Amino acid sequence: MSELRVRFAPSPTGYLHVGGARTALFNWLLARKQGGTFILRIEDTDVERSTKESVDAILQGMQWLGLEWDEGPFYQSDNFELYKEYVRKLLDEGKAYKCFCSADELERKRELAMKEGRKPKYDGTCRERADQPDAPHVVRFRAPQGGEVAFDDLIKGRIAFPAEELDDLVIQRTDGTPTYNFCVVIDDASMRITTVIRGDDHVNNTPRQIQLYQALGFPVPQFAHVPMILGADKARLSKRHGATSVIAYRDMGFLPEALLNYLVRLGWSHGDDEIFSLDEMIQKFDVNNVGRSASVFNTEKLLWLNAHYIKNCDTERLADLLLPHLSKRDVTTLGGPDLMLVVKSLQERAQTLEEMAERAVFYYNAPQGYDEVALAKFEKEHLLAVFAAVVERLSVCTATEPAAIDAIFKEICSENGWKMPQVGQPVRIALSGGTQAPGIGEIINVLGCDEAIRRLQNAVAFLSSK
RNA sequence: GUCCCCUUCGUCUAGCCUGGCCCAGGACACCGCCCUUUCACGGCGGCGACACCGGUUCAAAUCCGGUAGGGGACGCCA
Repeated sequence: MSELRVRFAPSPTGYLHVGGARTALFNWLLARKQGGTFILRIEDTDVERSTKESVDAILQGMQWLGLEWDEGPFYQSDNFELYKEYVRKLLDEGKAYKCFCSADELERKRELAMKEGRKPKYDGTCRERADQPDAPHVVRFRAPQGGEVAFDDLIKGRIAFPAEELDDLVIQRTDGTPTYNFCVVIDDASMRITTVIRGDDHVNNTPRQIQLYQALGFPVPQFAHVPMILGADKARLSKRHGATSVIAYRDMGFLPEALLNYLVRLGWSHGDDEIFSLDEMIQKFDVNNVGRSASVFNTEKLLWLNAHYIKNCDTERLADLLLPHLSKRDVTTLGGPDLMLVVKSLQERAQTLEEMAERAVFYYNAPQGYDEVALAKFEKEHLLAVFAAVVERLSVCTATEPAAIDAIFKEICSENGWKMPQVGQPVRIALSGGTQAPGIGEIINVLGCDEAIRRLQNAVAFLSSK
């Protein structure tokens, strides 16, 4: 058992998006690899924006992906007393002070500074203030001045900030609630987090947090800042780029292992390897191989991976996963063809479960109409002759596998002097309604000869009525 | 504006630390051919990148300096 303790700390203000999922995955991978502990902590200090629904959505996303946490979920809202204690401590030690500046006033100063091209940091008005009126106030951290604050990021290398850049941040709001940067430090310290892996939008917060660790007398953990995920236009991934929620990918028919595999390769690599089982990921993952630059989310590659995992998925599990996508289309498998056979015939042809469900509909619902354009390529007499010949042979057919049925079609062809495409395509249309379907032998094998005959007769009736 | 970070094919990336094996390798996508009863799968091949400029060196994608572009942070949000 190693001492490694990592955490994933989302704020419950929305769903678990792919960026968060990747951060969680990297944390989880490292914990599993080193036999460490993976902790889930919900950062809900912003009571206004945090919702129970978001918490549930995040947990659901984590569970779907199989990213099990060892401790938690912990909620920062349960720790308010603890944070207050530390605020008092810093106040007593003179490491923090009360600030009576109003929010409006600060806002004005910020804008002015921006306009004049200065860094809009707090000007320290209340820093050395002698009087302590009994008035509304926030508490600010007295940031040490001079020198620089640096750290060795596991991904980005050494990063240093001049202390002058760091102003006195608010650690407690007027309403008495603590702020993010303060809570993270206390929680990470009290949970004995050894390695903080998080999005790289936190790089700028890190030096402030380090000062806080030092002021509080806590050991500073290691940091690993993961680059962001961008949309196709290289802008930060957001809703307008399409789906960003992990659960949306589930609903679109992606397998969790495919998303995981895609996510792990986004920003990380292991030589030329592309396909990783969970075990291989755990074994091969290393933060040192995480890239330093942002990466673009590419659905095409995700689809390719998904197709790969569908092809190699256990048929029974796939059938289970497919069920909800079928019922979404009002398809009942009861009394219809064996779902296992259906899935097998489609496994190599679908990139998502949605697509597979779409392609499976015809097995359960006989075609209501036919692809007339495709049908028009054949003479009516030819079609009737073909259907008649096939019906005749199928009615005495005892074949129980696709290859045997295909053999029968070869015989029909040679007996009548037809080429395979002249027979296969019409039959395919009669059975499925369209031209894009599994092989004839496969379809009939799944459907059963009786149902196939029924559909061929329907097609004959349809042609005759024209 | 200030600070921090980033920059190899359209995209994900290998190589960079420890210069030469790299006129830069793999994957997705795209194009072509083969297989084929449609659609797919699969096989083979093609297209395609070291941001730019300068320096160091016998030799630079790799080291150094600068420029440009992109992103992030600058909140009583997280």
